[in-house]
Amino acid sequence: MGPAVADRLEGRAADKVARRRSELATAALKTLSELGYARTSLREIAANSEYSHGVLHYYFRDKVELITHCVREYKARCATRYDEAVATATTAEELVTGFLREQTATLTGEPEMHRLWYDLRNQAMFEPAFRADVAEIDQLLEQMVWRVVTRYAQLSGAEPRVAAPAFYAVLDGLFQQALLRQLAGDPQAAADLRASVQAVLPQLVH
Amino acid sequence: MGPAVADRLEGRAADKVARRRSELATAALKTLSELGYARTSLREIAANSEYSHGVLHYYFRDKVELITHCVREYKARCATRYDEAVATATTAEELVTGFLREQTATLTGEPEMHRLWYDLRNQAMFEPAFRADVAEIDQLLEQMVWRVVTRYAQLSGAEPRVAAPAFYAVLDGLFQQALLRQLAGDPQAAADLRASVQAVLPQLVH
DNA sequence: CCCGGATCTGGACGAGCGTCAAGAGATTCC
DNA sequence: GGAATCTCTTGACGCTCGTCCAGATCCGGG
Repeated sequence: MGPAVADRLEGRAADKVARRRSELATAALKTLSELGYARTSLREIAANSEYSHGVLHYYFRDKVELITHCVREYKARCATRYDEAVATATTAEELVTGFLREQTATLTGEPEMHRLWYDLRNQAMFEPAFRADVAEIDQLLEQMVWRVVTRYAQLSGAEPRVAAPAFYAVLDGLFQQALLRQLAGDPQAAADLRASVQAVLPQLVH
Repeated sequence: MGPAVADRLEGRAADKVARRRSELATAALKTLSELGYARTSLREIAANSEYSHGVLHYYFRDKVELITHCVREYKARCATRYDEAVATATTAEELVTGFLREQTATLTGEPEMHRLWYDLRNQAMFEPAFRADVAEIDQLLEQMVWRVVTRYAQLSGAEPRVAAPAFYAVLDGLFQQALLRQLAGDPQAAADLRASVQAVLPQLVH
């Protein structure tokens, strides 16, 4: 049997345990992004890993803790997406180009991951257990957006006209609409996102 | 037994059937807004109505058709929310005030309905069966926003700087962030929404 | 080599799910 | 007032769910 799940994280082989947890969380993220929260079961997650369904309760107390851990894993992946574009751009136009390239690439390249994020963020509206982690990721994303915006303002010698939270909300709204269309099969989704961001951005920074 | 569900909609008492369907859909909307899509069962919906769970399959072919019908019911309720403000305002400021009053009222007054809408819209990212109806409602909401925006531009002698879909996406993004905070118990959510809309709007219409 | 803890399997459990159908009531029409 | 039809309840079905557990397997230290 061994110790309880919580204690297992503090033993000598804590890093090994952490690695297995991460491995299982990756399988869970894959499953969640394919099926959505409502249709994802622990057995399906296990089927997407190398182990059987019983092992999930060896590394996680219950389903909520597993999914919470997934959200934390997700966080680490996506909050630095535009940092390279910010670091290398030498003009405002170059920054916008780099930002849009990255944004449309992730829109068309990994739409399943994004719909999962929106799904989990929505679950937080119903399930208080998810709220803290979701809020934390939202803040990281907001900061990521804000780094782009402030650099853009700097390069174009202008000022952001709205605060960071509003700016994030605006760009997130545009992205979400584009994602909806992308997943519905609209081939113009990425191009329309490009166009709308390019239309909105100069209005909010000038 | 009687005829199949589809035929039942075409008989002489079609309107009576439609009324019962509507009644059940209302109970379903109540349940969905409380529990979210992932946790809502047909028995729970029936428990929120005056009937037993079996009757749901008398009026709806299956769960998907019931929820699709719910979405259509929802549509009728919310796509004219700001029309009175549009019709009565005689100045741009008055229009913005009326719009914001209505928006913050619905944010704090019926947040459960709104989180349900976002939940169902998200389900459409996973479940193709919902996409057509969701897209239709999204378009109605976009038109509703656009009526406000064009009237605002008219009253202030200005021009919208971005197209209707982008405008809707922007305001929807702001509203969604506010809703997230409202449901998390942030008492400032409504005030922050007001402020951010008032900051963004003049930037996109001038 | 073998022991003991760590790790993992696979089946069992009770509960709840969507769906269905037999029949009880209610209503309508002759 | 009885027959036919519409409406609704009840309980059952096969299934999947999260959780738990007894035991098989693995593996490092004596």
